[in-house]
Amino acid sequence: MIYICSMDKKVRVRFAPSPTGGLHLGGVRTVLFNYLFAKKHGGDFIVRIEDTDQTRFVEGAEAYIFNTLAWCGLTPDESPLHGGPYAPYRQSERKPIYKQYAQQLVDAGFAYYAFDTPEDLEQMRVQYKTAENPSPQYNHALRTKMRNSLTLSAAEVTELLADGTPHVVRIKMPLDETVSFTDMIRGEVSFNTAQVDDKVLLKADGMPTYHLAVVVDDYLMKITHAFRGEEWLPSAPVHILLWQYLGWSADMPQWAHLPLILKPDGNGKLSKRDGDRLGFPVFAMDWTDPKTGETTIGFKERGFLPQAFVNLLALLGWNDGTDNEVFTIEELITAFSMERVHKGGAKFNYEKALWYNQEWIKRATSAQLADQVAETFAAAGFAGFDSAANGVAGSNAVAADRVLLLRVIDLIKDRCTLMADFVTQGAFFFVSPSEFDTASIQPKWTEQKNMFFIELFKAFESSIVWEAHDLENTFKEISAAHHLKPGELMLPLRIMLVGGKFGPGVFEIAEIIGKQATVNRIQKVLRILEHQ
RNA sequence: GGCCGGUUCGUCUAUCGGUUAGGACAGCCCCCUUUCACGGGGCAAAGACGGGUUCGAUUCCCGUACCGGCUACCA
Repeated sequence: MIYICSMDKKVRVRFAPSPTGGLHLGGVRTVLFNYLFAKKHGGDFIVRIEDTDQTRFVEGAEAYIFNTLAWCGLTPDESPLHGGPYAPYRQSERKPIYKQYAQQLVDAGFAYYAFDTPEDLEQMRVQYKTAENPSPQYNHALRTKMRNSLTLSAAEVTELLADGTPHVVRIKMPLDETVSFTDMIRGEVSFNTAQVDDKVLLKADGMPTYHLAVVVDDYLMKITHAFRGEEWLPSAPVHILLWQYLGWSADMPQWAHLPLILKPDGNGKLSKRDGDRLGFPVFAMDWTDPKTGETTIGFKERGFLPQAFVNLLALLGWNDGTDNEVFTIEELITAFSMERVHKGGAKFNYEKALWYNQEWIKRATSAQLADQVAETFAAAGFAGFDSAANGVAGSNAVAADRVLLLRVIDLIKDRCTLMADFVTQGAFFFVSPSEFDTASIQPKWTEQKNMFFIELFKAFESSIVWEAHDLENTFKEISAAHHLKPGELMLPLRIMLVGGKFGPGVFEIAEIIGKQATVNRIQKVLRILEHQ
């Protein structure tokens, strides 16, 4: 399939979100596919804010979108934030532009003024509603029954306009034409114009609807490829016609309608509510609704690495035809192709998402993970991690902390799926466990074992070298002397040091936490056992 | 209801007419591991249905069923 129209045309794609709330999985994936396509073809990725609906505008949503893109590493080439030659990139700031084109369409007879009030429309829907037609359309049939410049006399229209009567501009859909286009993912798709209604192009407040704005801005911003969610497919004929009516057919972008991301259970589009209900994030980052103050968890805060997040999104509805599932962003850019995007929607599977994150943690080096792990510890209330996080230069203490942190990360990262797991898996390296799983020791605890551990901590206390394998030898010698099998003693020792039945090798742990902490923890648990 | 789109293991998917229909996640089993993981090995699991076209259909065409999207002065 050929999708570069003219050879010298630079690829330009756009992501055009409405600032109405948090950015969810589907939105970020649309960004990603746009970005991958643009970068693969050496093109530009533009972010345009579609804030034409003032009633749905939410404070902070735009900033949130840019924060999300930054976290994902999907940097726009042009946007209201990054600037660019086609500014402004916020539709609310482009208001006069749309009016001009709406006027052009009316003048050419492709659109008309409609003076119907919301009440009129409501009445129309009730009046013409039947069993066969539960949702009557403002279309070629019904427009003759409404108050618009098609039914009113020219004089009336002029007067209404002169009086400043609230009105909208609607597209005049042709009676019976076939509109077809080639979708990069779906191939040829066609519609009969009789089936689509006379969409509002310009609202009474002078703002364009999506339909007009997307066409005008895509043209003005020289967009070559327009990718969006499948939910837009039904209105594609309106957009195609608008490109024609405005005389821009030759510049119309190639379209691709992306498959939807579906609920894991049941059916339907994945929504924020599904995340709340099933206990996983749907938004990329935490989103706090400014009105309710309610915060919805994001993938970032849940402990996902941005690389993993991008990776799992890319593989939701696309693959390169091989068995490879783990890709860096660079690898995605080279491997990506719109033709390999699926037609059908994909049910989101959180288990698989977790696997991607685990995979990325495993593959990352401790140095790559260090800052984020330190942040995670700091966020969990552990003291002394802020400086490690920032890697403040100079101080030897900080350098030592960092070496320790890297060692700990190496030891535990294979056991971590989410960033928070570093805390549950590694906290005991930095602080004594607050709880000890003595219930797992108790049943088989004997005075003989008690004696063993008393001797063990004394031996540890007086040892000169503090190194894992020496500690293990000491441990084995004493257990032999007490006629105890090391196997029976390993678990108690582990619980004494880490608090539970998990973690890396006990002697490595002992080496890292040091003599004092090791001895203290053994004594502490011995005392607990004594009182039980 | 209408229009449009979709349909391979439970889930994400590979297959460009000829395969014992492959991989991954999840599940189960075994090995490794004096813990928990990682890792290694294995088991189980799929072409919605009915017609065509063809020597041969998961693959191409038609119909049916089912699922989804849209059907706002929201995007």
